Amino acid sequence: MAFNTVILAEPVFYRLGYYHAQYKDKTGPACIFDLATYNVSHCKFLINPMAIVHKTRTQLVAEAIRDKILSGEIKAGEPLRQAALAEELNVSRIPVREALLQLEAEGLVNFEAHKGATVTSLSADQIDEIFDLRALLEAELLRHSVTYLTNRDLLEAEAILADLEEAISAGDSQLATGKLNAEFHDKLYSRANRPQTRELVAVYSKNSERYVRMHILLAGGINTAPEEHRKLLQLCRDKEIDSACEYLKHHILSAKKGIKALLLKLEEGA
Amino acid sequence: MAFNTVILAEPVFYRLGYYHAQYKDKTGPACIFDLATYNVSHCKFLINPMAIVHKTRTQLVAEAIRDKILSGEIKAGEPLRQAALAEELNVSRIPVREALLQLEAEGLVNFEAHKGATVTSLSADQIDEIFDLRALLEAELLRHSVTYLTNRDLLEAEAILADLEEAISAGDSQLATGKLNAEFHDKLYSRANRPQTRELVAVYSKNSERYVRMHILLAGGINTAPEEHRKLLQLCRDKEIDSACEYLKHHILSAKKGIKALLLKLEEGA
DNA sequence: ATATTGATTATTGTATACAATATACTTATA
DNA sequence: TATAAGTATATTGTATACAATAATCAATAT
Repeated sequence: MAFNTVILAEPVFYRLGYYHAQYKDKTGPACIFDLATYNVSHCKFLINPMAIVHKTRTQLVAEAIRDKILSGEIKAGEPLRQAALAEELNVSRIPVREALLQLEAEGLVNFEAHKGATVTSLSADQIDEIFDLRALLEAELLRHSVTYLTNRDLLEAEAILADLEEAISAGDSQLATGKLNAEFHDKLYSRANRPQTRELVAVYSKNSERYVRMHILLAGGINTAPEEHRKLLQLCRDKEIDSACEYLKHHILSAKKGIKALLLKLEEGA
Repeated sequence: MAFNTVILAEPVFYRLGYYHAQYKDKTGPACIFDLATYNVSHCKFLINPMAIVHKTRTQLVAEAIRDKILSGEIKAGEPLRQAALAEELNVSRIPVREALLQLEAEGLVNFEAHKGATVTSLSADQIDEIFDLRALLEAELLRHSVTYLTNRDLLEAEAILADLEEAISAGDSQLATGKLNAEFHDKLYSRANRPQTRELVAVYSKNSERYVRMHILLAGGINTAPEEHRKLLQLCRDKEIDSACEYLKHHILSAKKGIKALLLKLEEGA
């Protein structure tokens, strides 16, 4: 279970405890909660730095399946049987179906009526298009953000970069690097005040992460040179807006090349 | 019921008829089908220009609710009660929930756990961002499409434009114009070979259509001058790629201005 | 009065059961 | 043997029933 989840055996906070205990005798006592913002409207006193919200089964299932896909545990093209997933995750098929619908919206899954869901497998053409989109959108985000990036932002970005470089040299290239890479980029966009664009970019980058990872695995290492990130950061520091955006585009499109080439080779093989 | 739907009282095509009749005695005889591609794998003889596929309740419900939202029958901010919708559409809550999830993916609905779904209401800021995105994405689409637009494409675009102008002067500004406008734009992008980008643009333009319509209503008429479309078309004819893209951006952003101003005024009022 | 608690109700979330569809398999028929 | 038709099975789609949460209202205590 990702994030700060905690299992409450009995009421912890004031009103929440009441709600939780309301039918305690009828149901099992343990519920899974997630530390975040709890928002029962008339319980203002619960709003605090460590308030609580619980997740629906649907959300938990969506996370579980998403992890399976992104980690490669379920491979592209494989079918996702509702009954099997339901049993494995110990829920009914309803939340599984709803989770699959969400994942479809994220582009991770294809859902065809009466045929079921399969993990999307991106063709070389699709990867090509997605990376073009990312280049376009991310450059736009950066353009709106650079001016407002504070020193602190830049330092934080640098810190992430350091972590990233360490992760790469440490060789745990599988999961950590992808996350850190996304974090670094997002930090640079953080002052753009373009929430929907950011969300969109997040979806696309998450969706292409699978392929980046595959490429790392099969090509035997990270393809984007770490100095590219350094240079991008420097351009942002210098507030060289146009250069930074151009360089970012170049950075994204050069990452595309290797992955696309690999996919084309695999497509020929198949 | 939109599209080419047809109600089959009894089997029509060979195998389909069999499938349909399989449990005919148990169930009511009438089913709603949609003329499209019917894809039962081993029934090749059914594949033809007028093959058949039926829609799930979820899909029908999604269409119904989408219509209600886009037509303004349900206004922004209003809650969508699952039970009420289910009863009205004569289905159970399950397909309603699934339809709402789909609509959330389209950005038409907000779905909060335990609180239910509400029709999204876009702030002036959000409209601003969405139109910026559209300008960016549509210009990109046009750039990839212009070169490959055939004479026939351009003539078809012109025909749509004629319909659009007629619809405007006829005063049925409510529904038809929005659809024709989208069709015209999409025709210009049709040779871009960028399916995902096109899909994205379609979602955004559908989502902002409500506000365009509202603007038309409250401002008392179409704001974008028809000659803008004519000029854009001419630039495409002349294969003036850069000019066409720039002009398209300008066209979209100028449409934004009026709508955003209106929203800002409404926000102040509230 | 106000803040807290308990009870009630409306609404959403999910398990279960069954209906409908797609596919695989078997049989019939030319 | 190939093609079509019937049967069985796996899987998805949806209705119903119930569980859990949120919102409302009444009661209590400070």
